[in-house]
Amino acid sequence: MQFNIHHHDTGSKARIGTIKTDHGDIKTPVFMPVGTAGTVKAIHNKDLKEQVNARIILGNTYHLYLRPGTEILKKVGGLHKFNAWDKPLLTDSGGYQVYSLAHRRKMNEEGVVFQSHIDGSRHKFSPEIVMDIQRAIGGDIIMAFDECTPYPCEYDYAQRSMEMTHRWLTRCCNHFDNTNGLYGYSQSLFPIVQGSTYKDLRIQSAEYIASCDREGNAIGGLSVGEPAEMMYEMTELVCNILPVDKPRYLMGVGTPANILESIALGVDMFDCVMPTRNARNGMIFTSEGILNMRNRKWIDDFSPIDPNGTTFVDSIYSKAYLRHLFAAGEMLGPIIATMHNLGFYLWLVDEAANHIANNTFMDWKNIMVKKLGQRL
RNA sequence: GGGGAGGUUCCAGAGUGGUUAAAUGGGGCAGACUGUAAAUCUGUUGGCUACGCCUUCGGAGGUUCGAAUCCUUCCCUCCCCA
Repeated sequence: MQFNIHHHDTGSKARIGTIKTDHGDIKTPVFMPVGTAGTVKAIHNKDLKEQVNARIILGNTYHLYLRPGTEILKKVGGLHKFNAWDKPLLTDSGGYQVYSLAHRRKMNEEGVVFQSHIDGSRHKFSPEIVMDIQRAIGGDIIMAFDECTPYPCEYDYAQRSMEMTHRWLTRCCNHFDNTNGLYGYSQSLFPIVQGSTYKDLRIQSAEYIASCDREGNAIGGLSVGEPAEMMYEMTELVCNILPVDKPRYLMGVGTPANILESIALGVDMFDCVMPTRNARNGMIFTSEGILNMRNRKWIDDFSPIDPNGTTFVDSIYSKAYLRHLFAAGEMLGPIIATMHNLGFYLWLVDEAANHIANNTFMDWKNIMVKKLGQRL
């Protein structure tokens, strides 16, 4: 993997670049659609590529390990083969599930013992095991096994958790460096900064992660319920420490406004379930604001879903029709909304790239941030 | 013609003297959703000059301190047998 920064915005920390992987190039800043169980829900790969302009999608270690399981993934030759996605793939380590499924886990220095949310069976995740699973899945970028702390989080816990995440990272790196990819292309391991909402911990963690000198770095443990200002403060602090010449990945973020603000702080990569999950729940993001397509007010609005939208669904279907689909519980509703939202998210980061290249990013961003959160 | 069941708030459907503006589900309306246990979850759903009042359980009348619940009568549905 290689990262080339093409341009640095003169008015902010925003930059544009290209991550080169064995499955193709990733223009940054980039939004990565989340495909937890080996599928970005409600959309085909063809549409992800041709309509949405997605260049990399996620998969999830915990979910893919439980189903279909590593044996099947090895047998088929990795997730790229299994789900027919031939572009770059990133897998999350299951660290988020340590947080989101906290009530069915037992954690210690060695790792985590989980109870499957599917059948209650017990499974163990350790840094070494998680590296092996991610080798089997075959993501181009794989994530260190960490603990994503909740918010709010006591200082002592945040500190102990961060220190353990650091020790786990050392084990991840050792195991990763002592093993090889299974399918003939290279994989990159990204470490994850933790430290909750405490400045000194974030600084300490960012310095440690930077010292590991991997090919890219991630910021985790944010967007878990803390105020947005706090998230920006932590992101800024950490971005100022993480190396400039390596991609920075802010995990789990976020709203369109969150993404633009974070690009301004020097973040290059984002992923979030928001555009896909909210799409399935009837929410549409546009450059003018947010629409709840279930609302009665759209019942006879026959104008296009989004006149500024870049995917074909934006122009051929009306708001009234999309509202009807959601009202009727028709599956085409979530399908249309998913394509629209992902198309919008990718448009947003690509438009950001254009403005960074033209040194007009900050003015544009400030105007956009005001509009993006509005309810239409 | 004979026998039986029933009419409840938008719908389905509980409730059979007071704690019932009326369970529950659906529908409607609105909200939430940030490295996905999510095509999920939550709230709300008679009216009003509202922390109190008015109108509602097929219609009318009656019993009672009090009726969706009991009585009389009328109207209307559905099922079975001829």
